[in-house]
Amino acid sequence: MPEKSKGEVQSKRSAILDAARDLFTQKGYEETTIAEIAQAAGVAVGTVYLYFRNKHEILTGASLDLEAGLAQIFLDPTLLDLPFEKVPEVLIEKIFHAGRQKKKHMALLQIDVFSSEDMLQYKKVNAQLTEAISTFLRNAIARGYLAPCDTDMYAQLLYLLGRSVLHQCFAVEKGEREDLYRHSMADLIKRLFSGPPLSMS
Amino acid sequence: MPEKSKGEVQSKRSAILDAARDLFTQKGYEETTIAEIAQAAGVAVGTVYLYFRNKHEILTGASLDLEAGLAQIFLDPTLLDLPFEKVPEVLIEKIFHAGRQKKKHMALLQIDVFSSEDMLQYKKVNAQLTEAISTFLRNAIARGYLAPCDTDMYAQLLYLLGRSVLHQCFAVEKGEREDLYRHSMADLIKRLFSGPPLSMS
Amino acid sequence: MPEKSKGEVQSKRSAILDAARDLFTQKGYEETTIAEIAQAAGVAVGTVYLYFRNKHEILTGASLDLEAGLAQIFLDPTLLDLPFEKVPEVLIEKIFHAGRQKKKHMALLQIDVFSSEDMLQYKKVNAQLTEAISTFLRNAIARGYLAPCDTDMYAQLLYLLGRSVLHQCFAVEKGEREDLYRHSMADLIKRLFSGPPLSMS
Amino acid sequence: MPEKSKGEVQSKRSAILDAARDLFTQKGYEETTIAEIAQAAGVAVGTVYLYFRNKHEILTGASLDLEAGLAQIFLDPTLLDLPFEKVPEVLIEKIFHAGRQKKKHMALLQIDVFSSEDMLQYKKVNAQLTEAISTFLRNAIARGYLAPCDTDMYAQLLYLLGRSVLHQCFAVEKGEREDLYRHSMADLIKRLFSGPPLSMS
DNA sequence: AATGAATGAGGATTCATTCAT
DNA sequence: GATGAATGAATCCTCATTCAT
Repeated sequence: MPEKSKGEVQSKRSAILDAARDLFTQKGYEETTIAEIAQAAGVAVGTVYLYFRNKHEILTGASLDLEAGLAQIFLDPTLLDLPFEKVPEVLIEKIFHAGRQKKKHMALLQIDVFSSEDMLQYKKVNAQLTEAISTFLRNAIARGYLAPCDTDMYAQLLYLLGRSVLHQCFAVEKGEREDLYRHSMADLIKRLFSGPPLSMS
Repeated sequence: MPEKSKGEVQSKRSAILDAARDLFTQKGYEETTIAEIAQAAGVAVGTVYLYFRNKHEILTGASLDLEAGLAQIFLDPTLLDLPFEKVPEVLIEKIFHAGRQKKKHMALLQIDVFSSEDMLQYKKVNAQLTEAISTFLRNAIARGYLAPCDTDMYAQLLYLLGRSVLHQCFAVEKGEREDLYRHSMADLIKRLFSGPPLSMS
Repeated sequence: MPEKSKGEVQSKRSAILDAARDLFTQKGYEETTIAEIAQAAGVAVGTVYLYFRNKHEILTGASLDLEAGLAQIFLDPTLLDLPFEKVPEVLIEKIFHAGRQKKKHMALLQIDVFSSEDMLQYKKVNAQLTEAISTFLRNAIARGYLAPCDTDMYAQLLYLLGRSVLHQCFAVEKGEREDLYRHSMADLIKRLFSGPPLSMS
Repeated sequence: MPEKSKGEVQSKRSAILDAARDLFTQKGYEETTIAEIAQAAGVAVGTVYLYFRNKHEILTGASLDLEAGLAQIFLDPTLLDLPFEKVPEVLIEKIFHAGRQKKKHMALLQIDVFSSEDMLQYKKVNAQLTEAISTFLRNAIARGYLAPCDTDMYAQLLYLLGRSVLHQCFAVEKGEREDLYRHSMADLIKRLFSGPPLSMS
């Protein structure tokens, strides 16, 4: 097997995560067995344990992977080239697009994070995302597009809202009312941006 | 025993739900056994199965129960006596108050709902809540406090945001930043209410 | 309820046995629950225990009841009016007729009898039947229709064969080859009757 | 471990069946637990489920295994060397000998077969046995030892009779009257063989 | 006699994890 | 690294039986 490059080895971890993502979102975490994941990924059961210490680590991996993917959207450098007032709409567009693509995986946005180890990873991804949003908000305030506010908290709220909406729109409602959700989100953001200055807490 | 009223029969179901709520939020769903729930509820294992078909049904029951409790806040008739512009703040106050009281149960706001039977019940509670919010929004529009919008979708977004924030604030962050969350929420709502009229989708 | 006569009370025991017979033969003994039997019989669970000490007693009751029913065939006095050589054929005819009627119950002919208490009852029914057959055989020998033999053992063999055939014919094969079985049985009996005298063991 | 041949893998399944046979016949099916079977077989509980899908499949396996063992008797090539008229006696002798050896297992001859999958296997064993008997009967007819008859049905009847008798003789009566049963069986067979020609159905 | 809610011991089954190959 | 047979602890759930009404 001369073609067995590093990339292929790497792909085993990915294959497991991909398989797990599908199964977790189809049948739920508890109802999915390692054996199923291994089979779907085309590896042996034991191999799974070469890449993950236990079952829950696979869930965390799959979930954070997904969220990190969404985080990338905010870090896309081409956003900077846009006229500032277009950005929210474009972001919303991109986020929903991603959700639509991975519709069936959106259920992973709603998982419990228990172990403190997971929590750390979760906070890292969360921080990355809220920081990106916060930066954008600060920028907006600086340019006068947005009345001053606690940008960190606003970023957090927007992040929670976005995640929740993606989950509801795609995981629960299967994308049937996507347009409504997208437009309402855009509308809501615009209102925020045009709201009056308020005293900060 | 003439005192054996309907309420007593009900109390067994409730006792189980109460016990389950505590255990699920303390130790997590998977780590909680039926035997523990039964013992904590003061009933026999078999009795649990007189009221719930399986373990997951207990989880759903506990979660919906909790959400239905929050829904009551919106149906409080004394809200009608308030000056209209005070209502959002009062609502937020009340909701966070409830969250604070039941801090340890807020983790139940974020559960997977898989079976279609659960889904039905879930939609019922959801509909009740969003309808209450939607009514309030329509009212606000009629009185000129809010620019016209798709009140049903806005209600849904606000509901999702509220649930998500309660979960994050109390279940994930243990209430440490409650004030920040509450103020930001109030701030955000105010901005929405003062936002400019926008064309609807 | 003035109509509640002794017969009706008696019918409760019968109703339970009837329901049990149906369920045992449909789903098997283990797979049938007391609750199902009670419901099918139209009585409460507790009532079952007024008539039977435990589940196994119901099985024994249902099974022996059935076998006792078959035993009645041999004790029918009208058999005595028949020309002797017709008797085997008529008996076989009657037995298969009974099997056909209660086709679905024939599975009960193949049950394990474990407790010594059951065993006693079982032996009683068995003795009753084999005695009837044995008497007939002795009669046949006396009249010269049958070569002398150990009538008790022959009776036992014929009883086992008959029970086994009924079970196979109706419970396993659903009566599809009933004619074949009936004819072969008759044929076989005839050969026995015309066989040569043999020395006894 | 180069000795780890296919036979060893096979032996695990066999060990389970052997253990199960003993336990089922000693304590009864219901009273035997998987844990007991596993321990007696020297394997872990989970291992049992690598070879059998559920408890009942073990019962079926044990039963069919036993019956297949008895079937071997009929396929013994040395039978062909005997003078034809000796064969029945020898067969009966061998069958009872086998029953005596495995006295305690004879209870397994009388089990319920419910699942259609079991039924298939059962029919296979059944067919094998009746075919062997049928062949012998055809042979007997060809040589003039037996009046023509429906050999397939006769084979079936003899098979049922034999199984039933073994069960009664060894499982129910603990072999106390073995001699009587054996002689009666031999006697009965002889009579069949000397019976007059009869018209077939 | 009749009920059926409550019991709780008991067991089948599952499945994450390991480890010899 | 890769495998997958073997493990056995752990738990959901069942259901025969009881008993207060």
